[in-house]
Amino acid sequence: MASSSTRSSRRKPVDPVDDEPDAFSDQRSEKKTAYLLRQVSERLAISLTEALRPFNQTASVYRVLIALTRRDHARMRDLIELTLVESSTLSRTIGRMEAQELVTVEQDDDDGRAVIISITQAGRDLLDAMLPAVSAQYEWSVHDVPPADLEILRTTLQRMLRNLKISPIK
Amino acid sequence: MASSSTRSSRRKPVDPVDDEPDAFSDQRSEKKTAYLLRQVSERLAISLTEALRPFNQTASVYRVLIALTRRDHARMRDLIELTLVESSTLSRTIGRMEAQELVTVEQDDDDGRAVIISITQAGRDLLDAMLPAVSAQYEWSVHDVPPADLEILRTTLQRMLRNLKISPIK
DNA sequence: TAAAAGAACTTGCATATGCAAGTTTATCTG
DNA sequence: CAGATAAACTTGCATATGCAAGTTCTTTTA
Repeated sequence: MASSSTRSSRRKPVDPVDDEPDAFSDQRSEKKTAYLLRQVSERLAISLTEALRPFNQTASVYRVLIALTRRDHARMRDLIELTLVESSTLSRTIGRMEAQELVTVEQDDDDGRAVIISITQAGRDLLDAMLPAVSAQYEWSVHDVPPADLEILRTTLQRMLRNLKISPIK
Repeated sequence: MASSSTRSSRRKPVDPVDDEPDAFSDQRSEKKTAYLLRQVSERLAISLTEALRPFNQTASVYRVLIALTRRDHARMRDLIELTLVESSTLSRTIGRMEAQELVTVEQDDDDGRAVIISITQAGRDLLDAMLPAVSAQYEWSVHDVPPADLEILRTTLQRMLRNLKISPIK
């Protein structure tokens, strides 16, 4: 513990790459966009988890609820695509949700293997209670973004999503 | 070999909201952007995991390596901010990485509590090996996005990130 | 139409992850 | 300068998560 001229200041900031607008240009900028995308969505994911804590629910539950309000009921297979939650995880998530009566689960008459999941009123109520807390952070993050830019953000993300869906890679 | 490749798609599509360009307008469009953002980054995260599988590494390891090449060595505190990996997780991740000699860990002379993590040549080599596989998916996702839009995407994400960092919400 | 291939889950098992609480060292306050 | 606070991790513990390997039912195909 040799204290040789220990003169550190208070929590010197990390000097994150994001605060160096000109440090990266051209070639590296793609990487930076990917990095930014991850940072932004990760931060949003973290606050999603925090917003959900008072409700004692995971993000997976939230995603299922959201997906179900958009189509009332769905097969697990559909929910996998809509929520991007892995099948085994989803299976167990649905199990928990059923136990909490947030959803009901029934056999699909058209396909003996499949299962149909429907949202209950309790599920809807829970989601309604969650929504304000959940959207707050996102709304703040874009509060000063020009509408035109936001529109481009939206269409670009849409295009990216479409590309990812038809990706030849893996 | 029951490789249950869940994400194959030769089945009736789920009619995802994303394919209904006009179904959501105005008021709901913010929600949709948040949803898109999550979908895109989630898909990227999934393929990151897949790209990392051959290397037997987690996304956390990748993030740490990336962060370290941008500044050679850093305290854990810095890595938390840079990677957004939770401190206890990071602590253990670093432990594993040290065991694999991807990083070295030493006490900070200026602060007895702190720890300084440095990337090793092995760490650098590993990252170099990973990078092509990792960036492929992102690059594909934006391959047909106009440069101007990409630039707006970048600046918008940057602004969002900045906002999130100074968020008054929690 | 019987056998093979595949789809839609479910379960076993190992593990990364996260929160809470603990430890040690710095910094702040009176 | 001493006591109180806070910072920077680390560890205990519980759990959601993910891959692999089932199970059951459906669709191909030979």
